[in-house]
Amino acid sequence: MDVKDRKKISQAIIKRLPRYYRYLGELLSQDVERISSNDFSKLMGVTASQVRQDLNNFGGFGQQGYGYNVKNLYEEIGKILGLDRVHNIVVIGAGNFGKALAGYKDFEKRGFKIKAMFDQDPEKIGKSYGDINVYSIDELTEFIKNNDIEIAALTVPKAAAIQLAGILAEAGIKGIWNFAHTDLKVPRHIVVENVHLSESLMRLSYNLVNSGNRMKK
Amino acid sequence: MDVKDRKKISQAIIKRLPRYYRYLGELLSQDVERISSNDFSKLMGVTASQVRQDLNNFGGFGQQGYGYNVKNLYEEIGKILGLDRVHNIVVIGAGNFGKALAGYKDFEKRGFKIKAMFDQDPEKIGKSYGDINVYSIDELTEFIKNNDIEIAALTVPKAAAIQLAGILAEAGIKGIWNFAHTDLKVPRHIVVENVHLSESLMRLSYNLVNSGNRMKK
DNA sequence: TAGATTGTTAATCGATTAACAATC
DNA sequence: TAGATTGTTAATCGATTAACAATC
Repeated sequence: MDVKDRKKISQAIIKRLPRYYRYLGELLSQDVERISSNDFSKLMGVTASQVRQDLNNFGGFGQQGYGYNVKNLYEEIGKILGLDRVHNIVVIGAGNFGKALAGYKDFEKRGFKIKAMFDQDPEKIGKSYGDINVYSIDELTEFIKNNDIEIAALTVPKAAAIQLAGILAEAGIKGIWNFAHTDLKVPRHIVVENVHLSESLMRLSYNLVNSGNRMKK
Repeated sequence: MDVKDRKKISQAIIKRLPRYYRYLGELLSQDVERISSNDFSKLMGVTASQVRQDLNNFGGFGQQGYGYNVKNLYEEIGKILGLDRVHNIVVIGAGNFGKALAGYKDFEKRGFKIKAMFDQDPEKIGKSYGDINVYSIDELTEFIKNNDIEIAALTVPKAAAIQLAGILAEAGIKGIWNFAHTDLKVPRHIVVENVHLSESLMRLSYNLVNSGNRMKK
């Protein structure tokens, strides 16, 4: 099926894809060759209907009477998620979170390669964390343009994040992984993925305090 | 309205509450006294209907002809989210992410107090990061029981996380903030909030690769 | 009082689940 | 072939939006 023919995929489905991918990876490492939507759904705690509906948005990966080939499905979902190619990343902000991202080796396995860190603090510029160098923010635009950088991880305070979003847009960034506690206003063609840890913690707190009401999902 | 009378609140609504709270905090710091659902919805990029419906699940905070009092609404949502009291946290895993959480000062402002870190590495035990001490995992259960710990932030590898989830459940933890790339199986009364960064990055990647299909939400 | 804006019901939309004919 | 299981349509469920009477 050609990309252009694809029907609109809802974000609800996209949210589920990485989890399918994770479970398929586990099955693969256990040398499971094939799996039915029914068995897979039980493993993951969802309905078989949802599995079939979700997968069928992207193509007929299964076979009647057989199920899905684990290796094939894993690779196909990997492609759908863009994991079949390398994505270059810069981390902006060499604070604790920036350093944690830079030090985390698993991203690279999936094709996400952190090429550099940036900070404005002269104390930090020139240092390196886990073989990733810290450069001055002044060099950011040029670095993005010259190094095929697609994604910027923003681990800076709110005010700086808002300002940097503009600079990144100008520099031609394609996606922003935003760890700052604010919504970024960027042109529509730039993808923003928010990781708002304090909001995550508040949801946990809500569910703790109201754990009489058992949650649905 | 008594807690027991509350109707079931969907997780969709709960996901939005911290964002309302954040915007209200900003309005408050700008000394805005009142706001209508219409103005608020424009500010946040949602519908006025949704704002009124969401808020009304928790009580009639508004007033016809006037709107909502910002300070009052901020406080009410804070209470709903359980931010009116202190939640004690332990961070398990003194790696980069654990250290980043320990070093992040904003959580405490919201009542989330990190009391200790735990690790199994003798190199790390005894150290401290941002005035938070690292203890041996062996002391975890006792610490939780003696220090009114509600939440455990799990920043350890997958296999360790699965094992620790069992220990935490036994120790009487109420909530787990799970940073490990796995789903945890715990008794139903324990709340789990997942932060799966690699899945977040994959969603970003999907939306990059498929940015022809513009996303809905 | 008149205008503004809520709280709430009704209508719409979208996502999930169920069912089953197609087919391997 | 017979059994298993998909792909897909139809039914259901839940969430969002629209509308408006109530009321400050």
